[in-house]
Amino acid sequence: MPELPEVEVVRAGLAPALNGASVVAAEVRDARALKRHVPLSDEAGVGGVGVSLDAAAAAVRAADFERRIVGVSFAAPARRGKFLWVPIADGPPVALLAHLGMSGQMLLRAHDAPDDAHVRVRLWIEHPEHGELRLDFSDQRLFGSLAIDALVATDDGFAAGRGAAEALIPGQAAHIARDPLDPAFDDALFIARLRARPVAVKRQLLDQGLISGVGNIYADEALWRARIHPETAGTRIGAAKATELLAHVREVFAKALAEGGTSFDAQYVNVNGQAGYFAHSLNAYGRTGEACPRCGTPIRRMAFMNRGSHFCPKCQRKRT
DNA sequence: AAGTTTGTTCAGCT
DNA sequence: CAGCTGAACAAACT
Repeated sequence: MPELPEVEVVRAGLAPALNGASVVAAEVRDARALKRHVPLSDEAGVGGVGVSLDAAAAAVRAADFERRIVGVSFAAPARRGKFLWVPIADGPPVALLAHLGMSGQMLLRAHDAPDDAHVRVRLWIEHPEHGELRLDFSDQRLFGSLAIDALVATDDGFAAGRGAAEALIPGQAAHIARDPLDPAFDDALFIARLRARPVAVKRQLLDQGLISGVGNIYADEALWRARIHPETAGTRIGAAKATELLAHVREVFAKALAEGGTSFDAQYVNVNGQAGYFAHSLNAYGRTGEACPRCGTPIRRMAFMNRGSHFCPKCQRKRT
């Protein structure tokens, strides 16, 4: 379940190997991993983003992807929220776009390394300094995907995200808000929008159009730290409390990043296949029935937005 | 073997 | 029409 810290670990890990590398060969093993890829041949709209594919359409999509990726050179990988992309250095402004979904992994392997499980797309790359490598996109559940996507100008004119050299972002990620680790994130705007709506604060934290990069785990953790009940309406949160919440989101992100991200089982790993350690530092998420580290009250789990919400019923009272 | 997991999108409602 | 919300959907593992 990669959220911002996990995707950032992946971006940083890919950067030295991909920046300046060229793609020697490509193999799409499962076209379902190209859900977001729109072949040039049907940009007219026959098979848009996310439509399910029959065998013929899948073959067209795979062939189009392979044809367009082989021979390109990569620039530095960039990230906004949970979206990751690698600009293609030559030709018209396009990028290799990746969303890891729930179980996506980007693995850098030696050419002759054994297969990892669930490899859906493989690129053979060559870097002037680091030599030959494989970039394997592995995804057990196929909620993630790769695509070649056109870059468009950012609406505020600032660099598109972490690692981005230019104010260009993949079209499919253009509607995503900046994330709170982005220097161009507008704190005052976020706080004003959060407080303007009667919508539950947790739903707003998960709204990638308002603030990006926050998923279920870090939403629960930030709310626990800020002592806010997940169902509290945005309109009931004072300006000071909202400022505090944003600071907690940043803090929990920074801490998770420093520990290499959150891993459960083998679902999230860095580019070398290694797990992160932040799962040991979680205070609320997944700790149903265990004592709240602050007051000892058992952590409660409630169904919310079709998923689990974990919170301390004593520390995190509804309203304020 | 039915339930669980999550990010994203959208139908359908007020 | 705009804004909101519940739910559908994508798979695979227990």
